[in-house]
Amino acid sequence: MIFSEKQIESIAEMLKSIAHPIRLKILCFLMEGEKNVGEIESEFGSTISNISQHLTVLRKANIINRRKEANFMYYTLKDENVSNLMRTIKINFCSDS
Amino acid sequence: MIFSEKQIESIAEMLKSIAHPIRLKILCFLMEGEKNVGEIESEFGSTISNISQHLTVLRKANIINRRKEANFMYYTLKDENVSNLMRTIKINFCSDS
DNA sequence: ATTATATTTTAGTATTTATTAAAAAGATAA
DNA sequence: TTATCTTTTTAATAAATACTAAAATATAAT
Repeated sequence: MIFSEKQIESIAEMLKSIAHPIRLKILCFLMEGEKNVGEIESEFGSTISNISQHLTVLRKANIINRRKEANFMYYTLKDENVSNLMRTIKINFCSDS
Repeated sequence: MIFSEKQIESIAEMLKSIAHPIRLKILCFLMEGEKNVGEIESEFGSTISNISQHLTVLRKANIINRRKEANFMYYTLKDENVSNLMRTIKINFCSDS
């Protein structure tokens, strides 16, 4: 085993945060670039409260960043590692590119 | 959005199956090649019953295959897509390669 | 100030998932 | 056929997660 117990726990935590239909859709959407909560909400149903809660989960798992501008919150994928992971998922598990 | 709802659901399901410390460790171990339940059990604690249940989760999520030989069950990663995903996780989220 | 807009937080309930222990099933060996 | 070994299944309880609706916060506009 190459990984430490701590590392395993944190990677599992991160994957768990991605492994939800709504959060996965949010992340796919964020691959396009920065979006605010309203934009995310209108892209696919659910309530804005629910979206916000899912964004919190992603943020606590270190998957996304947020930036405040006026009373809007703009979200982005955290870093290249996250982008790489999302791209790999897309390439390997989505029939159409 | 490029993905269909069904595709999203199934990818989320698959990621959820990976997103657990014990299952993640099992998958890392299987990157080395085929292993039976006893080998997996002795590699890291937990009971054999618990391991078996986690293996069932992974198998139902189409992440691993199994093969019977005498009264041993041998498990492997399902395909290249799964290997690619595991490799990406390893490269991007494990400090030491 | 008051109202409106955008987002987050809290609280409650329902659902899902994990863990443990015991029982069962299947294959081999004595 | 009885015993043994490997693995799976079942059942019960505990713990984590998800969803809804309501309340709260913060900024902007009137």
